[in-house]
Amino acid sequence: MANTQFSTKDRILGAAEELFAQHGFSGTSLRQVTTRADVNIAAVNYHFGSKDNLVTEVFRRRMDDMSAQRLERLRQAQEASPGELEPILAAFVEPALALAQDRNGGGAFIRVIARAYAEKNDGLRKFLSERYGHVLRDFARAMAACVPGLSKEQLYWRLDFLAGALTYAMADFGLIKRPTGVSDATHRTKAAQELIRFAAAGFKS
Amino acid sequence: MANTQFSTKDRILGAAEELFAQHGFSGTSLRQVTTRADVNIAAVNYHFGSKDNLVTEVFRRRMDDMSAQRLERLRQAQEASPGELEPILAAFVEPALALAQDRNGGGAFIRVIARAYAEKNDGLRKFLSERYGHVLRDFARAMAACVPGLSKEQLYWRLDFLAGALTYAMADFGLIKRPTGVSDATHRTKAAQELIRFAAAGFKS
DNA sequence: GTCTATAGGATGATAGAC
DNA sequence: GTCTATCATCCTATAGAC
Repeated sequence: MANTQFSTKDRILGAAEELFAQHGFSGTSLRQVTTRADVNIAAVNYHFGSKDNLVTEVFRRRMDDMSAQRLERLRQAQEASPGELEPILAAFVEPALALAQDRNGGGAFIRVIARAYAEKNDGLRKFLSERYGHVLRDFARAMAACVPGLSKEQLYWRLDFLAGALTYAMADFGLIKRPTGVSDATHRTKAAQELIRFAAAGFKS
Repeated sequence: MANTQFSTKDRILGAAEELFAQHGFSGTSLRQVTTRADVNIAAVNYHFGSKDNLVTEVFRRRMDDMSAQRLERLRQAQEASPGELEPILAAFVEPALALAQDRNGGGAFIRVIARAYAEKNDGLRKFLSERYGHVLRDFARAMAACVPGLSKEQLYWRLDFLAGALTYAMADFGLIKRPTGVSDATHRTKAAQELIRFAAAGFKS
């Protein structure tokens, strides 16, 4: 093993993640991936079997971690301040923010998530909902306890609004131009704070 | 001209829209487009010059109309009920809803919009912001008058949250499953109402 | 595990006949 | 305006040497 810090497999995953975020799944070729990862073109098929498998692996690596963080933060929030909505929203928003801030390619990953939502008919979407649906259901339950009187349908809509706004903001798609002199990290942190406040008011309405 | 109801150009645009929504821009080949439109492969380059031009044309066809509707509804809202926030939000949300409901393929276009922000196609993004940025600025101005005390930055963030939630909800990405027995139209109309309420509270916070 | 080489096919775009 | 035919390029995936 020439590089002990990052294995060939990890380098491929990192390069793929960045390129997927930038050019999409089908917009990224395995040649681009292997060139950036500085590995041989054949290594992808050796380690992952196919391009599709590489796509789901890129996903799993980040989402498993983010979902675990969200659930842990949710648990903490319910323990420390039961009945309060804002900490629950923060438990949902901030792990996504942290991922977006991550120097090690995580920032790109938020856009990969956005892309996955759009991938309506693909197996990727099914994979996501099967593997991570329980996280959203846990959040829905916790929020219901804070905002009694909402129908289940209303609750789910609002969670969807939150997820949509979060994805959009973290993917940096909007009109908001980062003011010059403000770091990317500061800018996104601000966005997260604003979103928590915005959503808290929305949920309580 | 064999088909007088839909020109070759329109058939290409319609087929491209559906396929872009389903597979993304780079995931869709011109061959797929021309096969579905039942026109010759060379017709795309004849009518549009390039694939990139086709992409922007797909946008222009729907967005010009939706933006005009938004601005007209905004004007009406400001005239009929000055200082009220909800009618302004409705002026923003409901034209998107109408498009999503449109029998003539408009529904797919909402998903194309979602694709656009996932794909981070810089050329497309520039085109959109240059051509439709003024619409959002007009809305920001109108909202500022309803919710004094917000910084420009806060206002823009909130508009972004609204746009993100709207796209996500109209594209039907969320966990919300349409209850059986409820029509697609009713379901989305409900979503729009809920979003207006949610966002109104958020903006006023 | 990593490489070279290549098979086998799809892609965007164009030239030129009608 | 519409067609066929084709170019040059790129793609994923694999076979086989080291």
